[in-house]
Amino acid sequence: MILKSQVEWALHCCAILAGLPAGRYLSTKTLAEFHGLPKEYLSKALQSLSQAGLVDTTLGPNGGYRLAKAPAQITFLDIVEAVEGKRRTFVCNEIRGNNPCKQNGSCDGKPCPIARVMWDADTAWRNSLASVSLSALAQLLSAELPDDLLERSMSWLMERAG
Amino acid sequence: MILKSQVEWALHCCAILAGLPAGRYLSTKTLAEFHGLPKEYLSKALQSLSQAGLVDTTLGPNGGYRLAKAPAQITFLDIVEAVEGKRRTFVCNEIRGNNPCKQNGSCDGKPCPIARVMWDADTAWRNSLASVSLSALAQLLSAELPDDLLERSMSWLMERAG
DNA sequence: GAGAGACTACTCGGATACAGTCTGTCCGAGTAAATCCGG
DNA sequence: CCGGATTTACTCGGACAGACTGTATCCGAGTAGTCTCTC
Repeated sequence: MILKSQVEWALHCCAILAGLPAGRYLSTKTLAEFHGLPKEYLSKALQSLSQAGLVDTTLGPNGGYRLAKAPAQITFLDIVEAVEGKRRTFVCNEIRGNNPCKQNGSCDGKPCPIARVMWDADTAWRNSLASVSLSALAQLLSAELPDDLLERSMSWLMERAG
Repeated sequence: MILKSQVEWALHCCAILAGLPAGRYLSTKTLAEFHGLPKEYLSKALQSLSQAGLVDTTLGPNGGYRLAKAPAQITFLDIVEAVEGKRRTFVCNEIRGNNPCKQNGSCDGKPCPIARVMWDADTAWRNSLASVSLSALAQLLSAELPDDLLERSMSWLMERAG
């Protein structure tokens, strides 16, 4: 039960896009080069973000991606669910229904108590992810990274931004 | 990112074992039959529980499994980690290190802020799982299931318990 | 009747097979900006 | 100098292949009770 690496990539790309001036775009090629990732496969993760409505895209030269909402309006949960799907991490197959002593349809209707406990934990995980927005992440990053690295990265990206 | 079905099976089996009188054992065959599961594959899940020290096992006829500790001492997290492993659900590949503007080893030592957020969520999930013990689950079950089903199931199991 | 040996039922671990997902690559279709070319 | 056609650079989507994991089955080795057989 390990999240795909696309989740990590999508989060890093969103962190970059959150610092982009309004109206500018970054291409898959630039994002892939910046992070040292395979361009074609990274494009799948960005497509997922686009399909979830988290990023806008433009075609043609100088095309690419930008955030579709304000960084404060996008949470980690949005990004994780865009890539990983919204399904709960625990699926209940109702194996209690195979109990040979069970008569027709007793305790139907109510979900299995074991599943409820697992789903509560899943909700706790999602709540934790939903509590951190991209703007909160930007604050963490700027507080920790040396200023010159931030500046140099930003100008490196702006040279390539559309 | 979905938990394996072995997790569900292990939880249901532990719930049954928690209601077993002291000193009795249940075999893989009985547990598989009770839940309608493939015996050989269920045995893998039970082996994981045994390896984690959650259940005791006896060989020979009338052999099988029983809990190694009191039900109050075993949590959902113990069972999930026994089957699924203790590794965090998010692995950080330090792709920030590929930043072409990065000079040697700046911001090394500290974990990536994105990974920290993901790990916090992972911790929230685990804390939620750790907050429910097998004895708490037993209370949920006995409060919800009709009494006659519980009794019939128990006597069905006791006929086959070693 | 008692003890030793064979038998049985079970766990444990490894080997194997199959399907599905994850990772990664490749290519064609479509789009929008930039460029070129003729008037 | 201007407007239309071409080129270019990018996204999008599908197809494909390889590696890894999850699911499932089968079989042999080892163990602990039970049964049998002999004295």
